Amino acid sequence: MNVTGHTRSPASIRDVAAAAGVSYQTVSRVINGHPSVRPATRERVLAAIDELGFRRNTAALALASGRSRAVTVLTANTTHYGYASILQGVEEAARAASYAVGISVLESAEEAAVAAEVRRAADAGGGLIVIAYDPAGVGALAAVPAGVPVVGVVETPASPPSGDRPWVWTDDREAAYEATRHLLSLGHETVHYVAIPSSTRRTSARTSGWRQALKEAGAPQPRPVQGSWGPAGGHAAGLKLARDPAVTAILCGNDDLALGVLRALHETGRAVPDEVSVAGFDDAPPSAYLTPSLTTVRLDFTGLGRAAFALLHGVLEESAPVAPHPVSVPELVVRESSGRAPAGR
Amino acid sequence: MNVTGHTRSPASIRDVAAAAGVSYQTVSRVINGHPSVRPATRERVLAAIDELGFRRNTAALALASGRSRAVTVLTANTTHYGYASILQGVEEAARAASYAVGISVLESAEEAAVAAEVRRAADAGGGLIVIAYDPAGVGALAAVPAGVPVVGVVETPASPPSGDRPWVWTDDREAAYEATRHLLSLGHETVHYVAIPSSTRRTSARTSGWRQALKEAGAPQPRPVQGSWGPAGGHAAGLKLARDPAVTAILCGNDDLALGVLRALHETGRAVPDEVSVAGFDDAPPSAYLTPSLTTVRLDFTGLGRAAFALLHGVLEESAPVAPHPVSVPELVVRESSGRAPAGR
DNA sequence: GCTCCTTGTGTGACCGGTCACATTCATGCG
DNA sequence: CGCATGAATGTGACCGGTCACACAAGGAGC
Repeated sequence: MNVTGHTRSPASIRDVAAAAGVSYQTVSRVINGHPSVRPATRERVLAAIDELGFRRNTAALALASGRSRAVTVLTANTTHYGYASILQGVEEAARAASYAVGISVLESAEEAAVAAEVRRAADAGGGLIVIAYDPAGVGALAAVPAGVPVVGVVETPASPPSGDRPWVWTDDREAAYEATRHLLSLGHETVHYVAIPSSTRRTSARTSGWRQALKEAGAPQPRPVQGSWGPAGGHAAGLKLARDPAVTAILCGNDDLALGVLRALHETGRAVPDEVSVAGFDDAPPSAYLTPSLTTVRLDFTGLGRAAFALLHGVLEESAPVAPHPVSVPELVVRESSGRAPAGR
Repeated sequence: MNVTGHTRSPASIRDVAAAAGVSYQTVSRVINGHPSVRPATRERVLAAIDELGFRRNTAALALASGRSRAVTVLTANTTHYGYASILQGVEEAARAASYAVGISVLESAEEAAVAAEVRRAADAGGGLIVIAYDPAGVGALAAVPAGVPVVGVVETPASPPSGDRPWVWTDDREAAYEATRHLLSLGHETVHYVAIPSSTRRTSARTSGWRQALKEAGAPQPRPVQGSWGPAGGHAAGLKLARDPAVTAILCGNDDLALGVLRALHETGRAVPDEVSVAGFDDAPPSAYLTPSLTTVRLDFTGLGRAAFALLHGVLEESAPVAPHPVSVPELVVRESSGRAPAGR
């Protein structure tokens, strides 16, 4: 119990040592759980810690030991559902491990700006988790200096993750493949795709899963429509697609895009799902309550964030084994926005 | 230019000092912009810093100076639009001031858990920004030990903010008042309210603004319906309200709730806005693209986050004057979901 | 009985910065 | 010309921990 109410500078291990009648090193041993401390001594030290309200100074710990027990998440945005959920997952796992979580937003995708932000984040010590679903994130991942522990959360593994620079991912390719097959199975001649900004110049995982499903079914492969991240982009893309009466099924890179597409179809008088079927990606909470409710693919972003932290934790503490990547399988959720292709034509 | 490619331990000010032929203290003066350094000396030091790729060690800085140039945001959630936007605003302002941003989620509202989390966050040094829109956040704000710099982001100022524990807020009361008046002006006899979980046992600002508008208009004051944060809660509340044919106007504590209400009305066959008008709160990005698009009150969460950081920054660096709280005025956005009350009855 | 190892504890240096103070040198002024 | 003054720089201690090592006491092995 701490009786003195007034603010004093916080107690250090030497204060605790003096109170317990031992040396500061013994206190250090107690707080680090070192075995060779006599039980009676340990008791006395713990009592002193409690009485003085001692808390280990994180700055001193980081300086002296080199370990900072912190991770920084680098992301292009904190408000998109997927990103925010990954962050929440990271935080959850980090909290359980008594790690601090930092956040650093990549405002621009411009190379120099990204590099500067990565340096700043690396300065905080600890490890980095980079959300690399977009160009800014991909650039950040590439700009991480050698020697800095980092885990990437990527759309797809472009090359097998190496031990010191591991990745986690959901199988977006498979997910897009499943969603596309679902739409084709409803009798649609083909499926159009409204893409999120691709993370690289190369084809994204979602795009390639969609394309493969079309190919296997021998369906025509229309060009993907480039969208943005938000509903506005989906709306613009939707207006374009609505003009073409041959379009009867649209897969969208995320639920926000799908929302914009739904709106565009409504505005142009095309009924969903009677005339056009729409499917999204992510299963954000609102999607189930839209009218029509949205067929989509549920992804476990929170789990992804937890897995990313687990991996990084393994890298940071040689002791903890590097866990495998338990990425959950995406799940197709069929709702009202997808239905049988209109009969005849 | 740093020619040696292999990883070495990062350069310290003593390394820089040796390279520049000065003492470490002079290097410290240069990096801190101290005036009394001869320009020629400064040049040499800067050249050495550049060559060695010197970066100030944040842990050592924090330990020696006591200032950690960091803020931690305490919040109950990172995925809700308002919370995530506030975080984004804080990060933006912090980045501009070269501050690191930490994030700490209050998973439970249970008192001991909240207190532990607050202690952990305070350990990181720097200041705290507490998002106190909900019970967990309010508890956290109360649990912050004296002496720790903190700024609260609150729904409404329960008491005038004091200098060392300032608050920022948007005028939710006024916003709810305006939204309610809008609905009344359309001829609705009264307006029902679906509430977000209140931050305190006392009436929330939104609730009280709504109530005042009803009172001034001499309209009946129905009991608010208790919702949750997400669309599911809105849906449940909407089903309840839909049963009552006298209900023609519904104000919701946030856009997610409104979405759930819209869905419930759709399911029960009540047309919006012809039979029932609905208004939300926050103007989340999807709201403009719903069908019908949602009448709502736009709040500047990002600006709120920026203001919170500015305030905290002022507290942390005595030099920087504590800026006034430039909270922007909420703005009513009228869209399709609100319309004239149904004629007759 | 002596060495040797183990257990428990203490001492000094160190991490990379900052701070308070000392020192040097050039300049201004009576 | 001598001395106070201020600019430019250096020295040592310190922040609060950790680490490597020294050292005392007690038991095992010969």
